[in-house]
Amino acid sequence: MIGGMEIYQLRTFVTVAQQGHLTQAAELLHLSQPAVTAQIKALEEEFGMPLFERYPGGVQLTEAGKLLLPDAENILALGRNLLHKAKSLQGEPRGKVRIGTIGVAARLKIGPWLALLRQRHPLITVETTHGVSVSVLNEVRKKTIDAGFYLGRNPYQNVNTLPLSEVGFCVALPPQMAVELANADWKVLGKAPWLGVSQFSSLADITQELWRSQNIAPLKVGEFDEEATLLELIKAGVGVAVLAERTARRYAADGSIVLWRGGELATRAPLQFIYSAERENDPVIGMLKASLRQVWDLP
Amino acid sequence: MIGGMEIYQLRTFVTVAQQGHLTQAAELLHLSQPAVTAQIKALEEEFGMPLFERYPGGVQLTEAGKLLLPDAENILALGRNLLHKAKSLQGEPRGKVRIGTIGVAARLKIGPWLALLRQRHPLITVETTHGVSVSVLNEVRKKTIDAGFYLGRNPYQNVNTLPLSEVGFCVALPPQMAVELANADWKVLGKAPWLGVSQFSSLADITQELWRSQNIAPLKVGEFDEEATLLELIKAGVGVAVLAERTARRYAADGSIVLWRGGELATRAPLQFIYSAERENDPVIGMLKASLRQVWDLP
DNA sequence: TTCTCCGCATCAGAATTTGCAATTAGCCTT
DNA sequence: AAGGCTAATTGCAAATTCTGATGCGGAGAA
Repeated sequence: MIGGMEIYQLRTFVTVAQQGHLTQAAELLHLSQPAVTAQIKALEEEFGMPLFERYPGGVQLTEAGKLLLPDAENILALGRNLLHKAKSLQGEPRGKVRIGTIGVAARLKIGPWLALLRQRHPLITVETTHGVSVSVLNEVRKKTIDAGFYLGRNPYQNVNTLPLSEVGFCVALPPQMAVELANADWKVLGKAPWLGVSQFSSLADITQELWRSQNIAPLKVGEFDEEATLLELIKAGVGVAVLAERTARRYAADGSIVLWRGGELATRAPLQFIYSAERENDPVIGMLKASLRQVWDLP
Repeated sequence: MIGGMEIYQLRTFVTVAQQGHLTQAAELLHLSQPAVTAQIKALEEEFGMPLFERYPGGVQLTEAGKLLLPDAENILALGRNLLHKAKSLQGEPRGKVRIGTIGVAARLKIGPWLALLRQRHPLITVETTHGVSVSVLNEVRKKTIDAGFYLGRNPYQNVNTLPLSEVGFCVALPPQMAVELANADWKVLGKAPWLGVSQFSSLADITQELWRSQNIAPLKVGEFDEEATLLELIKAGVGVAVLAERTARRYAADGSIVLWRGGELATRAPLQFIYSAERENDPVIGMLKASLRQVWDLP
């Protein structure tokens, strides 16, 4: 006997209100007229007041009915909205995606990317693991992550890539060495003390390849894995090192370090998005790539 | 099989979401656990996607569930709101009230009054009939209207009154007669030509009584029932007449008419709210009086 | 007036839905 | 391996909702 107000009753209420006839409302709702009568009656009992005045020839809203009708309509609208939202979510890809990140998050445009991803694919959840290029590569190969970022060239055959941008690298000198090295050639530069880079840092491969290509094998002063640490050691005059162009120029501006040949690029490396080659046609990977292309303004 | 989404299902959805357990939700809802399972299942089928992930030890919202939950909560909130509004309307007096109005609507403060009435008693509908004091009195006595406004004193024994304000009346003179009559006494004034007032106008009784009390019986020039007509005739120099103070002063300001003795009140009459004495204790009448008192700033 | 039509209310029975108790199944902890 | 926790399933009982038939009352037409 004690049954709460339900949506189907509100729908009947609204339909009767706009038709002015129980019979016509019943037809519209694919119901029998007694069913409509009963639903209206139930609502009137629930509300403790009549919603319609019965006239021969139809019904008409009471003042109370007029006041309550808009609320009922709102509920119905919200209900339709909810169902519509559910329907639009039906086709959406869903699942958890693990992404390996490296270096400075801002350089990966990871904020805008995830925002766009969330907006376009609300059912996808992203989990990030921070590391360095090598570890990201390994995890992509082992499939413990779905994709990631990589700084360097041609990582591996069974890993596909989407190049995002080129990062330039400069050689940074301590102010004390500026006079003798600022415009030196590679041969001279090779004789100076260099700050070694841990193999776990993105810079390791870059530096290694640079040395090999210039055919030098400098003296290594320790091994470090943080760009910030390198920076401090350069400032302190311990040795020279390779830095990302953006970082280098920022600190060169106030004179705390000096750039070799005024900041001429020593080498470049592509920043790439990498994923297992087997998943080239995976819709989730396609989704990730599409939104990355948009964020990075790629074709 | 094809059953629409219903409020009780949404309530279960929300409860399960905030409890994290079907069992606990069932307890809160005074339902059995299978019932909750079935309702969630029905919703998931309706939405075409799972709302919860089942874990040993409880359930957790899926991403889709998280997105749809706020909408469900909104619907429930609106539903509660609707029921609450209905409950607050339950005790409200309802019905149609017929009110007789007279003269200028603004002078009765009818706008503010009906606005207040509508705000405080939303189920009351008001119907107004415009007329003159005498007809309003008759209709109140015949009970074809529930109450009305009356300009004058002590209308009738079986009619109760609520005095609202005093309206003052001036004698208005044509500019041509100003020199000889502006400060004349009643005796001289009684010799001037007066504009007669139709017995259906509020001014009729007022004028009649004024003449009687001053013991004069002037020459009547026609009989008119609109204040606006009187005004034109005064301007045209046809005769003198009694006008409501506010009207008189407004037109005296630009010199188109002149006020006897600078606007000294010739007489006053109460503006009253009248209703059948038998309904003194009728709650509807009490309601009307209460809101009138508030609008007119009466005790 | 009398008749007919139209629309709502009522009722009994049928169909559907909802709910419950008992049980099963899966996972975790001990 | 056993016990405890939670959700899913199943069969059956209860409640509800729906329908078709019927009754009632007012409005309009003959």
